Amino acid sequence: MGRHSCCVKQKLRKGLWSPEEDEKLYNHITRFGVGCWSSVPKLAGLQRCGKSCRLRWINYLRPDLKRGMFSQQEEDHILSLHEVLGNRWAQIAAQLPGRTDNEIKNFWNSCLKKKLMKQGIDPTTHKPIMIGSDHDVDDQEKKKNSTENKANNLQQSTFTAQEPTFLLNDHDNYSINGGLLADANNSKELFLNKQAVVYDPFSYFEFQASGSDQSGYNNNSNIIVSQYHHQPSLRPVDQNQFETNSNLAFSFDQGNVSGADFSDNSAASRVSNSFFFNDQASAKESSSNSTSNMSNYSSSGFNNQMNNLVVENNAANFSWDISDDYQNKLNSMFQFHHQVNGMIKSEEIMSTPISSSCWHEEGGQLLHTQNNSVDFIGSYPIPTLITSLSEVLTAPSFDHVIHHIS
DNA sequence: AATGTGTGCAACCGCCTGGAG
DNA sequence: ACTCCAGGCGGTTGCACACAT
Repeated sequence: MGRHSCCVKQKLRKGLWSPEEDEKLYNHITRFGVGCWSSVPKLAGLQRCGKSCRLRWINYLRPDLKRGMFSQQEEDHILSLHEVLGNRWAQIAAQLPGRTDNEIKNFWNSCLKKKLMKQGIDPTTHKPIMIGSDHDVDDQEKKKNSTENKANNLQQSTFTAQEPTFLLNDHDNYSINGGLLADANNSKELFLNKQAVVYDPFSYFEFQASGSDQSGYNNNSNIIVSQYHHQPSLRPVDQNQFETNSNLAFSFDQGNVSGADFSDNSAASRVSNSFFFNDQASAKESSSNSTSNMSNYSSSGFNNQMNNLVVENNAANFSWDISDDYQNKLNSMFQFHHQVNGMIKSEEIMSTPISSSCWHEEGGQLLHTQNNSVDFIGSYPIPTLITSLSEVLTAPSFDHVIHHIS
C-alpha cells in the first residue's frame, strides 16, 4: 500500500486553485512574507498543505514572474544551459529571471524536445542523432527499413541492411554514414546516408546509381543515397565531439583524429577498438611523440594498448594490440598514418577494417573479407573526402564516384 | 453536433537533502 | 548517531481546451 500524500492525510483541498484561494495566499505572503510554509495555510485560512501553497506561490502568484511566450533569446539560453546542466530545471531557472523550473520543464517537454528531435538532434545529448544510437531506436528502425525497402525495390532481391558501418562528420554541414546491405549469398551493396547536421525531414531525396567499383568491392554495387537538405543556419556539431555510431566512427578537427569501432563486443567475429590522438604540430597539450591520448571504450577480449606510435614529419604511425588470440590476424590491420591539418593520409588504412562488415565468422573462424571492404577513406585527406562525398551524392553514377575519389 | 485525439500546463507525487532536536 | 520534518526537486499525471473526424 502506497503512502498517502500530506493532503490526503490531512483531508486538504487538492487540484486547481480558485481565485479566492489565490487572493488569500497572495495577501498573506505580500503582508507577512515567506516564512514557514507549513504554517502558511493555517495563517492564510486555506485548506491546503504548505507544499501546495509554496508551489502555487512560486509558479503562479509571485509578482516577479514573467508571463507569456518564451523569447528566442530565452529559448537559446535554455538550450545551451540544458546542454550543460541536463534536466536540472531549478538550476536552469535560476539563470532565467522570472521563469520557474516548472515552466521551463514544461516548455522543454512540450516544445523544445520535439523541436530538437525534428532537427535530428538528440535532446538528451544535444548531438545529432546517429543511426545506431541508443537514443534513436525507433528512428533507426524506420531508416533501416526504409533503406531495406529501397534496396529491395531497386534490385528486387532480398537484401537486408547491416549495421551502419562508418560515419564521417565535417562538423559544419553534414554527417555521412554508410553501411552494407547483404543478401543470403553475402553479396553486398553499399549505402550512404548524407545527413545535414540538422536536417529538414520533409525535404529529401534518394537515388540509386550503379556501376563498377574499382576497389574490387563489388562489380554491381548500388549506392543508395539519402540527402537531407542543408540548413546552414542550424546548429553545428561540437568540434570536439567524439562521434559514435554503432560501429566505426571518426571524429576530427584540426590536428585531432579520433575514432572507434563500436561493433558488438560480444561477437568474437567483430572488432572493437577505439583511438584518439593528437598530432604535435597543432595540439599544444600533446607532450611527446611516443605517447598518445587514447580512450578505451572497449571491451571484452581486446587490449587497447597502443604501441609503436611514431610521429614523424607531421605524420603519426601507430598500431595497437588487440588480444593474443587475434593479434596475428588483426594487428596488421591497425596501422594508420596521420598527417597534420587533421588529415588522414595513409596507404595502410586500405587494409584497415573500415567496417565490421569486413569481418565475419564462419565455422568458428574469424575471416577478413578485405576484398569486400568499404574502402572510401583510402589515402585521401578527410576534408577532400568530405568534399568528394558531397559531390558524390549528386553524382549520376557510381563510376563517377570511384573516379572522383580515386 | 457528437466524439475522438492531441497538446499544453498546472498541480501532484514521491524521493532526497539538510537542519533541528 | 538517530529520527523527524520542511523544503527542494524532477518526473508524472490529469484536466481543460483546441482541433480533427
